[in-house]
Amino acid sequence: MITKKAEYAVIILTELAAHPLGTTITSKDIAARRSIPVNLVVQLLAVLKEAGWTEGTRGPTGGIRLITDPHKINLRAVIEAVDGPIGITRCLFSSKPCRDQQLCSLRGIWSRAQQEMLKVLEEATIKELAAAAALEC
Amino acid sequence: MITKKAEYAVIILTELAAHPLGTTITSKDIAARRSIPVNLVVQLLAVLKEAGWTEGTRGPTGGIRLITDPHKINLRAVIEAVDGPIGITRCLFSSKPCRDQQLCSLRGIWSRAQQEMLKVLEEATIKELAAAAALEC
DNA sequence: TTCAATTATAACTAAATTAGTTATATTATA
DNA sequence: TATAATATAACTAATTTAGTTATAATTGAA
Repeated sequence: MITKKAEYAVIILTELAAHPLGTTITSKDIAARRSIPVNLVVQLLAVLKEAGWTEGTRGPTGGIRLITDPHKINLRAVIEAVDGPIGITRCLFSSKPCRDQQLCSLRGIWSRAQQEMLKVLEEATIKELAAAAALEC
Repeated sequence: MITKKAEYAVIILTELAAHPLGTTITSKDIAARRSIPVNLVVQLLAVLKEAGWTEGTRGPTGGIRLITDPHKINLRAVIEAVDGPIGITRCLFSSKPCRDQQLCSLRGIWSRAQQEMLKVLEEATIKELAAAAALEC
């Protein structure tokens, strides 16, 4: 399953994308605006920074800012950055197909189902989400 | 995630479908042929019976048989029978959308991704799997 | 009629995962 | 130098997963 942390990461990026390019917001603000536990925001920002999407400056007046075009950040990438590789089935995590030919035709179905899901997640970007949020407010 | 138990259930049904209509196999045989712990086979057969797909007769010469056209059993149904409702995200389990409009556009994406996945799983039947297995042997 | 093979049912358990917390260090501004 | 902020790491309770254990019920055959 896609974890709540991954969902939070998407929401954090969307919040960042909703602010003018180059400006910063504090973790605390993100947490408050999106009702996410502050510590989780901080924890997830470490991952987003590692992925090269955000940057933080410390000290008072410090904060976080987006340093990647939100149009270029898709949901699959965010989920994988937080949760690791996606697999709707345990079987899809192992690189080799199972010993049994029977299981392999099953693997093919899992694989197709997952790919259809991933296609949607890859086509969805942070930019779109931020734009949709803007319209609704 | 789709659990290993759900995957086992699919495999058990496929094994049953691979035998002539009306004939029975024992749980032990299914377990041995498919390398599934016997106790798990027994446990899962209770679910498959509950769903109305299989029937068991006790005593020596007893066993399990399929009582539903395998063409009419699709993978989504099997997974849901074993694992309960499918949700790629915790958010999709709750019936109402989240308080925040922002989260709702996100929910829409999760929902679409899941639906694409489910489409594949609904179109795949036990019959097809059994047929594919027969070809490969 | 009793034994053994089978299904049926329920409760238990170790390991892993998830969501979140706690603690501490580092940096930079006023 | 105090304070507000990010950064990093370790810990924890609750849940889920995969599998085990135990026991009961049924039925065919010796």
